[in-house]
Amino acid sequence: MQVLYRCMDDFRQNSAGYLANHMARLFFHGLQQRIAPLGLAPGQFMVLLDLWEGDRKTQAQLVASLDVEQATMANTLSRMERDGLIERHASPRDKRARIVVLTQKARDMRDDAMAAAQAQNEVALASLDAQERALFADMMRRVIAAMQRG
Amino acid sequence: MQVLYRCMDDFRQNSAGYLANHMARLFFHGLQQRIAPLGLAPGQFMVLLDLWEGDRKTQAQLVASLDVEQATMANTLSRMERDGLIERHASPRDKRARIVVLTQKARDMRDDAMAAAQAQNEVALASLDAQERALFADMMRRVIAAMQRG
DNA sequence: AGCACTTGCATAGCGCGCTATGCAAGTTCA
DNA sequence: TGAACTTGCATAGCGCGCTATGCAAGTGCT
Repeated sequence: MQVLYRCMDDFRQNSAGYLANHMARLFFHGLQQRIAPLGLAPGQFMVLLDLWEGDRKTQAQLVASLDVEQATMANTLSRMERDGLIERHASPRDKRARIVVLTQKARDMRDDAMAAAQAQNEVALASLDAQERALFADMMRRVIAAMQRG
Repeated sequence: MQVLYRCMDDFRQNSAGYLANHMARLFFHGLQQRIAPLGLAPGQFMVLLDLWEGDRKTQAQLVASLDVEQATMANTLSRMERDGLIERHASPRDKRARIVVLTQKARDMRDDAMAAAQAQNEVALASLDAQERALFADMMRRVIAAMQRG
């Protein structure tokens, strides 16, 4: 089904891709402002979300669960190591692999960083009630799943 | 209202910011694949959407309507000039300003690029019916508006 | 054992966001 | 008119996505 637009501005106001990009930029920026005082960047926060669940993971395991490319993860981990958030230890089993371990500094950040992220979500979703929020998240998950297939 | 999560994975599956970022990345990547054959990048496409409506605009006018920073626009326009999509002419009225004009090459791309964007949207929204799509776009607009205020 | 294949990671190079900075040109106002 | 301010744009430098490439280490097969 082909939707016809009266003009380009119609497209911008209705294109899911355009809106998604704009929305993600605002989320990114808002989170960045909130966690910058912790010495944290948004991409690092995403990795920490995974590592707070349990560290001592290889880069490959992190790539699998975050759905980013291996090269992206390698660079993000390098910045996190530089910033004292993680250490990369040699694996005893596999000399190619490097085990990612959280520093105490990174562990201590958890509550503050989570609170910052929650605050940003709260601002973004201010005009949606609980039912709408659930529906919104569900729709995003469905859109993500559709693009991962197609 | 503070939502409590059982674990980090709950957060990832429910955080609007996390989902928005993931969704936008998939949109970006999908569009990139589709318009790459035209010699076009996603950021350039966004600018073209505006210029197809009417060119002979200054950089400042483009910045205002696309909601990106001036420096971002300057760099994107430089790449577009390099790629033969636009020319930057001196303004007769204001010697600081540069008027952005589309090349014929950029004008000719319009239909193909729009079709590519539509196709990407269609894949993404495949599992949503017309009513859900309208609701989804409406929710994104509300979330964007909320973050622009807060 | 030795060859091919796969896997884990690093690096180069680019797009496209951002902040910070600087300069030239325009504007305002005493 | 001249000084102070504002505006339009460029540039440097960084985060974080991507593709492409390469290498060392592991695996499998004959």
